[in-house]
Amino acid sequence: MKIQDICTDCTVRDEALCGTLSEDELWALNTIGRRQRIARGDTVIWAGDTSVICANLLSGVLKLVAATPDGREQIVGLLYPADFVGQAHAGLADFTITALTDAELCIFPRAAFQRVLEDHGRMERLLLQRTLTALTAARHRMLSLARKSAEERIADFLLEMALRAANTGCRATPDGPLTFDLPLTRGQIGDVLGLTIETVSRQMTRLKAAGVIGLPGGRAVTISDRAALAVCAHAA
Amino acid sequence: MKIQDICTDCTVRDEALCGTLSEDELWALNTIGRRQRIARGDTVIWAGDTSVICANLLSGVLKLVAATPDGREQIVGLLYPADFVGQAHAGLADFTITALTDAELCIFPRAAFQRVLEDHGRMERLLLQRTLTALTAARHRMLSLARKSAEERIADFLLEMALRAANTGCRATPDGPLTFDLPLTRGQIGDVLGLTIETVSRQMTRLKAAGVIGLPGGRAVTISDRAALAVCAHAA
DNA sequence: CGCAGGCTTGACATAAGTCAACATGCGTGG
DNA sequence: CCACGCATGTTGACTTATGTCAAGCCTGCG
Repeated sequence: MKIQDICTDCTVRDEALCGTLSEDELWALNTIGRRQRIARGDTVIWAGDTSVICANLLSGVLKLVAATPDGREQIVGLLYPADFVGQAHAGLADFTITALTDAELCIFPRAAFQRVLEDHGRMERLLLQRTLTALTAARHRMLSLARKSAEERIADFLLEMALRAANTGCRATPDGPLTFDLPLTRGQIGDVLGLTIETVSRQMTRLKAAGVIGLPGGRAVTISDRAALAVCAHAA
Repeated sequence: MKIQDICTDCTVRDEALCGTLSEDELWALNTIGRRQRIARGDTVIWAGDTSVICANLLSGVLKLVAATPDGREQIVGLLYPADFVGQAHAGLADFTITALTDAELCIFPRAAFQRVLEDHGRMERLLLQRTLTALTAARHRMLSLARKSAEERIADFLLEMALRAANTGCRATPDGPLTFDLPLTRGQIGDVLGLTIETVSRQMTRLKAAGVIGLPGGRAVTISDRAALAVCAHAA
């Protein structure tokens, strides 16, 4: 496979870890990577498995799930295009990773990937940077899960999703109403926020009734009054 | 200052990041590090500050605190001896770091520390490793905070502290009763577990009444029946 | 058309929070 | 050495946010 076939047309080329590599360096990864499509609902990694994938997410959204032995679940992370999937170094997988939408991965054999990582300090540094970002995000979410009300969590979540939607093309007036589709069902939002589907539903209706957001139907949300939503996010 | 003065007698020499360095390499860090004592209650880093410390923790316990604007607090991490404190790379501090006990730091100017880090890939890799471990721990705690009952969280916490106590000298029969002192007040345990001080207190008394643990007084705890405690941790 | 998955809404249960009183234990200074 | 005072911890009565259970409603798809 030629480099053009794999990397040049890569949709996440600039944002992914490989973005740090020059054309030449890219060859190293290119020769070992292969693309793979996965369907919505497919599990990429099972918690506890030893053989762990090493990949970049090209498209779609994945969830990282922690679960108790008796089946309670918590989504502890979401992976979006250009995010790194799996573990660079060997070991048991800590969490189950499942596709929330159809998705596409660029998979690398771990040994080879590790070697590239070691040869390119810049790339390793970027991986560290990302891990630190994820750690900070996880810790902020700990605060939400432990101390914030359902309304605050929902408002936080909607603002975060709105930000992501705004960054992903979908241009709109900066402060004006913004409409976008959530990539998650109500149940999955509950799994992210540590709430039940009923509580999510009720709070969304409340926000709608308060005129802060609109729910045009389907998975769409309209942020009618971002300032008001921000207020909800910090004192509910 | 000679290397003997700073590193040879270092109590965390083997476990800290510097443990990866040879005697020679150590010089690089040694010449730039300085020890500093801090008192219980002192804050080392304020969330939002720009000038951020870069240090190894030599002794004592620090807490990493996330807070809402209206004052609700959550401890999102604890730092023990040999742990790295602060941020290797510049930027605003994400969380406030405060000493829970008197403590001692080995502080490095960031620029110099970063240089050492870049020159020693092994050390950087170790930092990545630690960050990943912290990320996994944070995510497991997200599950606890979001989905576990107060009793489960307390049991989890006690088992974790017991493990730490066992590893920190304090030898005892592997499965027999183990007694140790918690480095945290009830209130701080609440801050870690996302509970109130009253709930912590009540659950501890319940576990004691159930004969699973003993509370000899002060901050001491005795794990009388580790198996039973583990059961509490997974189904309450 | 009719089913299935997702969503909404309601009535009710409950774990944990809040408020308040009291106990304990530790350190300081008389 | 004792006594006082403050920080910490315990316990109780009551409140409340959120979970649970249950019924019914959309909406898109076969």
